[in-house]
Amino acid sequence: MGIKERRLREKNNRIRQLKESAAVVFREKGFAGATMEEVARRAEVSKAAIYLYFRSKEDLYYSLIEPALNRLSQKLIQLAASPLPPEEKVKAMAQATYEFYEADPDAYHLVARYKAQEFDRLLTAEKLNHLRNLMKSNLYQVEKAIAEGIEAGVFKAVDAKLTSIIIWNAFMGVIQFQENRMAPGRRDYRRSTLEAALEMILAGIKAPRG
Amino acid sequence: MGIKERRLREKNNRIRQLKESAAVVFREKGFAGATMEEVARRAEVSKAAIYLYFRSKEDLYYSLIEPALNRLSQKLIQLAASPLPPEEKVKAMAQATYEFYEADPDAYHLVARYKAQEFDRLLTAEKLNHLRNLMKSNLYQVEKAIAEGIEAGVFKAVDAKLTSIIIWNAFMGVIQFQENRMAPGRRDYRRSTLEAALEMILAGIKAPRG
Amino acid sequence: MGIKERRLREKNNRIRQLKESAAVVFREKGFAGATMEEVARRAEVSKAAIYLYFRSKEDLYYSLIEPALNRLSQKLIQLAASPLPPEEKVKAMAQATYEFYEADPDAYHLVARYKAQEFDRLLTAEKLNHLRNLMKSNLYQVEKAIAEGIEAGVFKAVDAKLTSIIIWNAFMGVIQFQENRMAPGRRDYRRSTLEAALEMILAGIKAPRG
Amino acid sequence: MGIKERRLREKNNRIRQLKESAAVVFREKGFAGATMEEVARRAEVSKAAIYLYFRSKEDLYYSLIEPALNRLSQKLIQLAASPLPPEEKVKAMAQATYEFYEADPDAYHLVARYKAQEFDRLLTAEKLNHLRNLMKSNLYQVEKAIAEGIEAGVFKAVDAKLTSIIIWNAFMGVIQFQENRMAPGRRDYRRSTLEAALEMILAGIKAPRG
DNA sequence: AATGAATGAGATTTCATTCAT
DNA sequence: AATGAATGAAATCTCATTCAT
Repeated sequence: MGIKERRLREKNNRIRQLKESAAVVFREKGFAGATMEEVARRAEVSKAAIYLYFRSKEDLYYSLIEPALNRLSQKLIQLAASPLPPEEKVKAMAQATYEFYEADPDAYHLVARYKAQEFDRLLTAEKLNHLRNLMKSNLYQVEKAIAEGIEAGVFKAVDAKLTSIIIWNAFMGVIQFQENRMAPGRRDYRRSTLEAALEMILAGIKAPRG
Repeated sequence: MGIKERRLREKNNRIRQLKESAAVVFREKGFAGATMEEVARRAEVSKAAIYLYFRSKEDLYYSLIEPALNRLSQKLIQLAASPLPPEEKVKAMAQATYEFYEADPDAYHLVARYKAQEFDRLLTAEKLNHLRNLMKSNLYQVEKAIAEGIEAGVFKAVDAKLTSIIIWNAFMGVIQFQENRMAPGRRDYRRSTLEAALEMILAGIKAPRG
Repeated sequence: MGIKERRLREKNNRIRQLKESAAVVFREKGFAGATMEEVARRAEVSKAAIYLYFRSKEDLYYSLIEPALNRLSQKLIQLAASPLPPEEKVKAMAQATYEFYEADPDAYHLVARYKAQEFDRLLTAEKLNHLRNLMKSNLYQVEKAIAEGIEAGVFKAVDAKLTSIIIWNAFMGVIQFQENRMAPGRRDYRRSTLEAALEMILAGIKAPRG
Repeated sequence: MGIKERRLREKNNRIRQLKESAAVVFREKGFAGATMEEVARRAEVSKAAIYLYFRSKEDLYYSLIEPALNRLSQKLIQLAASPLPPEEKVKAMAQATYEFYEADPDAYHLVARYKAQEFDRLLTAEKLNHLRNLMKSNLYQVEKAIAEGIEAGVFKAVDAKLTSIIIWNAFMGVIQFQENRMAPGRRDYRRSTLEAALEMILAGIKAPRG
């Protein structure tokens, strides 16, 4: 039985290897700019080998972005349903998103840069819709938490949807900025910077204490 | 003489037409995903005609993004040097950026989505550097305004650079979001939404009134 | 105006050139065995040039087979509608088919060897159906002529459809056989052999003279 | 010893299974259009397993067509040598061909559609020649029977070779036609249709009774 | 100045075949 | 013996760029 198991393990390793390589290349070059050649080279396999596991370039891309979006989505839905007070909830969501980023920066960037338009003709309508819905859900969980806070009187009567968008985008921006700044050996301020950013935004919407 | 002038006018029209088409295509498909074929079709000229005015695809792209970035950059530098009080200055910068967007949404998006990495091997180091510097400058003008505000005691002692990034990204996010929402005939809330967003962020960093 | 006309002429020449090359290659190697590379080499153009005029390998194939089938089809329909006596009509049809073959042997072979099955997944259902109908029509015209002969009492009460199939296949077989036989400098017996073949079959179905 | 025998039996089963699958695929897609992948899938073995028994795709093809052609060839030679009267002999040959078809329709179609040209560069000259000779032999046996009939005065002085070709092709056509017509549950008229076809052709060459 | 036409280089994808286990 | 996995070579197709007119 050991043989079968080892085979399976190796296969999964290979697939993971391919996905990791692909995530890097897609991230660096974008979908159209990425080449299967480069993915293969980076994964140290032949081009043909990619097609053992993925039906096409689009499929490969989708296989990266879908689970990533899904994972984050699940986590945010779970947090949205938790009994945390609104401000804590928003912070926890930011925390979860940061952890998602930390665990797999390439997946994070794929999600963050995902551009529906580019795939209109490549992915099936169903798959495209699925991705769109996942993305919407993510924003919506944050929106709900903010709406709760407004209802509870801890946030000012801001536009919850707008605020969720601002938070999401601030997040992306900060990470991108800090990454550009980073150099080997330099201290990593990403987490603390993000916390500061969130703090700042929340400060802007917190209701004045009665 | 009239003939020469007409010729020149027509030539300039042609170039403008090409740039506009290119801006749309680059925006919709990204650099790698855009094709000269589509640019030409949209401009209603032959592919070969593009090469009368631009040396290459990269050149075409650069000729779009550089002046756009430059224009915005000039405007922000000018505002930064103005004697406006800090909060007004930041608002004026946001206003200017919005007007830049309104005047040429495609140019704005090119600037907003510009990804240096993708051009590492395509643009000359010099050109690449130039773009980077323009982008940095933009952020830096906002940063300076915020720093002034902190110095003047009207803003809390936040990280000025971080705040400028958050503002820039919130801006991008709001525009993108509102564009997705927009449908023909529907009222356009972009300007007011942006003002609300900025208000919210500024609220978060304003020093409590003594 | 001469320039435009020359251009058009050259373009049509090029397309004809390509079609002729393609017809030969498809005939020699079959659809799957044919390569665009070989078609291009034979037409003395680049592979890419083929795609200026044809969207795909399937399209190229279709563009050969459809007009060929159509031409023959029209001719047979026209003959079927003519007031010739049945036996003469069948002979005229054979004559027309032979002339079609003589005018463009490659087209003839494409039509003769056309195998619907191979294209099930490549051509659109519509195109496939169109080809099928043309093929059916061809057989049907012969069938009608035979049915007329039976009605008129000059042919025995044979199965008209079956007879048309036999004639069609005998025709194909004789041509293929004679082609294999042919060598440079040797006399060409194709036409007379075909006439003999048809005579033989007609002899088998002619009603005994009362 | 039983084990060895079982092994051998299983091996032979496997080979037969492979050949049957290959025959179907080659028939449906032609040589170039067939893929080893599909052959393997249909035989429910791995692609690699095919290479345990056949050296190459060509070898697999040859191993199908050669024995099939040989079998039919033997049978026709045997009938040609039999003391049957000419007309009966021709009928018996048709009967034998039909039985060959019935026993293994895929093999029949391989033989019927076999196109030497496609294999010019794939098979060795020797193998190619062998196939050609078998095919020629088949036609020749029919030709001889017809020639006997002419000599004996029961057939008109037709071209014996031509007649054999017509018969062979009529045969192929009728089978193809009837197969297209057939639907599950529908009566199968192939045998009777073939008999009618042969009758018709023989009627055309029978000498008028003195 | 402008374009229709062409193409070289390279992209994605397929497939017969081999190899380690 | 059998197979899952891998790959080199080649196939189809694309596209930025050039050229003759």
